[in-house]
Amino acid sequence: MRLEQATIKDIARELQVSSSTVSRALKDYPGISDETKRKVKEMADKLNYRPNAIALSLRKSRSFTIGVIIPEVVHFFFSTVISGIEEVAFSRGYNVILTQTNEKLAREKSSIDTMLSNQIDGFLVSYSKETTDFQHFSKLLNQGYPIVFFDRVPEISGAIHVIVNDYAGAYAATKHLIQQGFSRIVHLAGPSNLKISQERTRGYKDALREFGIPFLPELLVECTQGSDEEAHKITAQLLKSISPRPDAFFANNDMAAMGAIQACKSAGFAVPQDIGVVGFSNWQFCSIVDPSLSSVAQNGFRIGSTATEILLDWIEKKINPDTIEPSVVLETELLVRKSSVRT
Amino acid sequence: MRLEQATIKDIARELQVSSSTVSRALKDYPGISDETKRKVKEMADKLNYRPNAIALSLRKSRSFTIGVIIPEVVHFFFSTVISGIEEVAFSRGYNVILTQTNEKLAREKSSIDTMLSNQIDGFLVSYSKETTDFQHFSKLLNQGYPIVFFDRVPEISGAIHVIVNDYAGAYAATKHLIQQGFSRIVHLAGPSNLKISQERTRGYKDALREFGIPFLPELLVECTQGSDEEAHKITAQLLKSISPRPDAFFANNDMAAMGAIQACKSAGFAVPQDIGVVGFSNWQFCSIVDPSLSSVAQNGFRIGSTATEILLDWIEKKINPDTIEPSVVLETELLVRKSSVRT
DNA sequence: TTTTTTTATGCACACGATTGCGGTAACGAT
DNA sequence: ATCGTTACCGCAATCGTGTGCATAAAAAAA
Repeated sequence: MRLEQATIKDIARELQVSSSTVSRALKDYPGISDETKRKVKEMADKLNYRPNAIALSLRKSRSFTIGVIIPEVVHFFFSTVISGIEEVAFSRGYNVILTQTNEKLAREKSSIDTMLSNQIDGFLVSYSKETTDFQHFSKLLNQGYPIVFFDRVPEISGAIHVIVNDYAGAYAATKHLIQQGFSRIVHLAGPSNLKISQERTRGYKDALREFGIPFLPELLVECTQGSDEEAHKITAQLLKSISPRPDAFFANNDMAAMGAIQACKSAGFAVPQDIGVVGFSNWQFCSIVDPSLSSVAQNGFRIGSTATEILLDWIEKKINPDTIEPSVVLETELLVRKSSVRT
Repeated sequence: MRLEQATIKDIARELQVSSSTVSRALKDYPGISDETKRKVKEMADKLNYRPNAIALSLRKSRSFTIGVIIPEVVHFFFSTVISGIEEVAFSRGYNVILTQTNEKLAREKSSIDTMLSNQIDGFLVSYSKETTDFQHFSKLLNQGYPIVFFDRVPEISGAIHVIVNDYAGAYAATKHLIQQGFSRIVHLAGPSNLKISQERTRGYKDALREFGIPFLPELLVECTQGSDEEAHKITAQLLKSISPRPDAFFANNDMAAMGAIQACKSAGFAVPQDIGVVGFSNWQFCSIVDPSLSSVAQNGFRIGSTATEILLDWIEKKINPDTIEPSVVLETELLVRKSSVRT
C-alpha cells in the first residue's frame, strides 16, 4: 500500500490553480506573483512534495545519472576509485549506478545496454581483462555519449583517459631496488594485454638499462591473475630454478608482492636482508604487515574524483572533448618501507 | 551531437502503422499478425531500437532500481556486500544506485531524498554511526517502501534484517583463546551504540563466564574508530598500565587486531607465544600477514546477496514482510590461524 | 472613457511507452 | 443482402513535469 507521492497536480488542485503555475512558482519564474509563490511553496511543504526525477528525465532526455563499469568491487584500488567517484557525483547532484563485469566482456556489453536504456548521461569505465576489441565503446563515443576511462584505457579516439604514471612508478621502484644493492630483480608483471602492465614493464626495463644492468627475459614473468597464491608458486619456482638466484622482486600489485614475500620466507630467505620486495598500489595492509611493504602508491580516490569531474564537465558542456588533452596523468609515489631497505 | 535514439514512433512511422501496434508486436501480444511482428522486429533491429526505461518507469511508477546506502565503500567487508548485492540485482534485472554516507546522518537523509525522487523501488541500508534516531526510516516503511537492513540494523518495526551471528562469532573467538590457555583477554570493542558491537561484547562476556573467568571492566575497551593506529595506541597503553598484563586480544575488526599485534611486537612480546590475537571480519589480508591472523569470518557476499533476494521478493510481492521472520541470521565461522595458536 | 501596456495565469502539447476500448475489413453463414 | 464472428489494428488517455503561446485582468497611459 505505497502512499501516493504528491505531485504538482495535487498542489494545483488544492490551490485551484493550474499545474503550470505551480511548476513555475516552484522554480521562482518571473511572472508569478509573490503571493502565489508563497502559497504554492507552503502547500508543497505541507503535502511533502518531492519532484519526480523520472518525469524530469523523460522530459529533458537526461537522467543526472552516470554509469560506472568496473571489473570488480572487491578490490582495494577500485573501491577507492568508487569512493572518489561517488563523492564528486554526489556533490554535483548526480546519481551513480554501478555494475561490475567480473572481468567478462559479455557482462560489460550487457551493462552498457541497460545503462543506455536508463538514459545514462555518461560513462566511467575500466574495462575487463577479456576486452580486446573496443568497438562497443567507439560506437558509443560516435553517438556522442561521454566516456571517461580510468586505470585501464583503450587506444581509441575520442575518449578521455585518467591514468597514473605507471611507467614512472615502475621506474622509481626498480631504481630504488637497484640503489639498495639488488641487481637480479624479478618483475612479476600483469597481463600483457593491459596497457598498465606494459607501461610498468617498460619502466622496469628502462631503470635496468639506465643503471647498466642487463635485462634477463627469465626474470620477467607474467602473473595473469595477480593473486598471492600465483605469485607464491612462481616465486618459489624461480628461486629454485634460476642460478644465481634472484635477489629482489618488483610485483605488479601488492597481493602478488605478499605472495612473493611468503615464498621467500618459506625458502629460508629473509626480507629485506636477502631479498628485497616492492609492490604496486599501496593497499591498506602495506603498512601493517611485517615487514611493512614498500609500494608504489596510486591515489585511487583522486583518479575517481578527477575522472568524474571531467565527465560531468563534459556532460554539462563546460569542456570540449575534442580540444582538451585526452589523457590526464596523475603522478605515483614510491613509498619506501621495510621490505626493500637493506639494513 | 548525440544521435537520437530510435523510439517506438520511429518504427511506427517507417512501417506506416501505429505506435501501439509496434509496442504490442515487440511484446508478442496476441492479436498482432505474425507478418507485422516480423516486420516490426526487423525494423527495430535495423534502427537499433532500445526501449526507454525512463518512460517505462514513469508509466509504471517503478524504476527497477534499488538504492544502496552504506557508510563507506573503501572497506573490505562493505565492498564484498556490494558485490553480492550487485550480483543478484543484475541477474534479476535491477539497477543498483549507490551512495556512501561517510558515517554522516545528514548525508544519509539526503541520499534517501534523492533516491525517493528517483522513484527507487526499495532500499538496502547499513546506517551511519551518527544515526541514533530512526524516524526517517520508519517513515519510509510506513509509506510502504521496502527496506532491508544489513550488518547495522535498527530496532524498528516493519523492517527486515540480514545480519550475522555476531554473538556466536565473538563467543567462539573468546572460547578459542581461552582453550589456548589465555585468560586475561582484552576485548577491543566497537562503538557501543551499534548493535553488532553490543552482541560481540555479549559473546565475549558469556564465553568468559562459561569458563569461569571473571570479567574485568578494565579489559573491555571501546575503539570508536576501529583503526589500527587507535588499537595500537590503546594496546600499548594497556600492556603498560595493567598488571598482570593482558595475554590476549579479541578485536572488533581485523584492522584493530593488526594494530594490537604491532603494539605487542613493539613492546617486545611474541604473537602468539606470549600474546594471542583474534580479529573479526576475515579481511583479505588475514592469511597473508605474519603471523597469519585468526579471525571470525562473516560472509559479506552472502549478506549482500541474501538481503537483495529478500528485498526484490518484497518488491515483487513474492513475500509479505508482515508474515515472515524479520531477521535472517547468517552464521559466522571462526578461522583459526597462527596468531592465536600457542605452539 | 478608451486604448495601450504590464502582470499573472491557463491551455495544450511534448517526452516515450503502455493499454482499454472501439473500429474496420474480410469472411462465412443464413 | 444481412448479420455475426474473427482477426488486426488505431485512438486516445496516462504517467509527472516543463514551456511557448495565448489570454484575461489589472494597471497605466492617452
